[in-house]
Amino acid sequence: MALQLYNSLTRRKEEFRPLEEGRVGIYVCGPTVYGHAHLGHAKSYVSFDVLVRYLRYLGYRVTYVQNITDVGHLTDDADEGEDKIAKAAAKERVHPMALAELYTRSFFEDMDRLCCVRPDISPRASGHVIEQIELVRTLVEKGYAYEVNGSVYFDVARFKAYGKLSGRNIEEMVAGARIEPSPEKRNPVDFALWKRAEPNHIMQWPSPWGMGYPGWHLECSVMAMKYLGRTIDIHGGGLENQFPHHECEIAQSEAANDAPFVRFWLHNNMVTVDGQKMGKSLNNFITLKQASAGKHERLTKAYEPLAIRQLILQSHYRSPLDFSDAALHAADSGYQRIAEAVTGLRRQLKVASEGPTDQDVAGQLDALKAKFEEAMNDDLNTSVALSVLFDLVRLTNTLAGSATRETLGAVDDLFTRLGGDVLGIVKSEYAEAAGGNDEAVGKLVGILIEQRAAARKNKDFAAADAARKRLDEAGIVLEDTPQGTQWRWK
RNA sequence: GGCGGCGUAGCCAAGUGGCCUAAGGCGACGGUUUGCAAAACCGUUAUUCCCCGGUUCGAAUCCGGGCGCCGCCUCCA
Repeated sequence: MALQLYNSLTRRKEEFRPLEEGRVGIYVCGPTVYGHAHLGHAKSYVSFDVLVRYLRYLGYRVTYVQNITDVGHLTDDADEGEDKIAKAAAKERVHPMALAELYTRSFFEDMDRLCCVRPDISPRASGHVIEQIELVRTLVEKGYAYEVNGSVYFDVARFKAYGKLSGRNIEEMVAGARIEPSPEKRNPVDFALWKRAEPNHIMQWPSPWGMGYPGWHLECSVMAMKYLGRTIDIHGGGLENQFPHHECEIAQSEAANDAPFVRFWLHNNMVTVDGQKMGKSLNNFITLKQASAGKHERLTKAYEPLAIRQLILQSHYRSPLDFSDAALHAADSGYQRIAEAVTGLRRQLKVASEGPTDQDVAGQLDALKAKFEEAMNDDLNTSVALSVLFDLVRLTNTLAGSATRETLGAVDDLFTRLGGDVLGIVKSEYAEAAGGNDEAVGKLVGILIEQRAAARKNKDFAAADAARKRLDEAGIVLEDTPQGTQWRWK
């Protein structure tokens, strides 16, 4: 079975075929950089990271574009609100671009830790103002937009397909509107393409309509078409952006180009924390930096970024995901189980003797690979794909000590391809004695292990157990294995 | 008020008409192993999928009603 993806536009799973044979262009709505990335960002970007990785695994040449919003995203209704970045910058008394730069770096750092592959292109909205003005000009010329007092609005009534993605119609929206219609708009559902800037507004550019700045929806249309063409294969983003953001993108792009904007719309579901929507006012807003430092009152410990990735991959990208300390803890244990199996496998691989690959194992590996691909082909069922990794863990842990280098190598290869290349949960290298790559500590623990070994040899188990207990109190766990005593941080 | 989604074991979660007397992970319990542990392995842990009706030879899966939870409709990944 070929790859099937759920297309929000048609509301069903469809076989994915790119416009151009062998190549895929994918655009994912990136962050507005006015704060550190949080668990919601993690779910969205890990989900699309796996999509990109899997497409590459399937042999596609993928161009992955993910924007950085550093201007134009308003805090409020698309007409009256302040620019989020300008607001945060004023509060911290720094230049808006300095603030954007700070959080852009923070974002990349957090995504790297989650093992998300970097996008091929990370375009900034502020670097594409010229193109945005061009698009607005085109829309005005074609009669889809109108200017009022230096601001330009999209005339939604002119675009008949408006609402096709989110399943809404204009009349209902007008009737149910909770916001005060702007006096400048012809229609309450019209949205801003270009906003007039007051003189004290820092981020502003000259345009045919005077000094101003671009509306938020515009940047994605412009950058997607600039780097991927007028019709792109896949556009991804969070479900909450389906309306109005993506609906507006479609309207602008298709009105300007007279061509379909996106073939496959993919939306990931939302994150809750302890069953509630994550929000700053609810005190359940958790950033990735807080999670990996364990510094949040909802968390009992520091969690490795990959434990967060594991939790995300355990559920489906279109299902909501509830973060809780218990859920993270469980995911962390599962993640460690995989890591330990791979570490042990590689340790064994170094000393194994050569010989033919065990055909029974090879057969099992083929079956697991097929099961994995079948799951991923079904709209990226990472939950089942991850279960294949656990099957592989069990297989690894039951391999006889006599397994050949070739057999072990074949298992390691599958771990690397499925767990590493596609899911991004298996590392290419693990620090020796997990987390203990501090040489001095390693040597000291080594000395204590030797002394304990001597005690054990003399059947002085009281001394041996005391040594183990004291190390345990210091946060170091000793494990006696057939390959000798191993240690790791608790 | 309008639109949409969800409700599966102690917890997380896949499955969406027969392969389900329901994956996988965490946890718990029993066993093997170990000087004792740890880890690992083996086994047990939902005859049942929120409730009530209906359709069907057959439903966790489809339909109707109810209850509960969540999201979008204003910025949010």
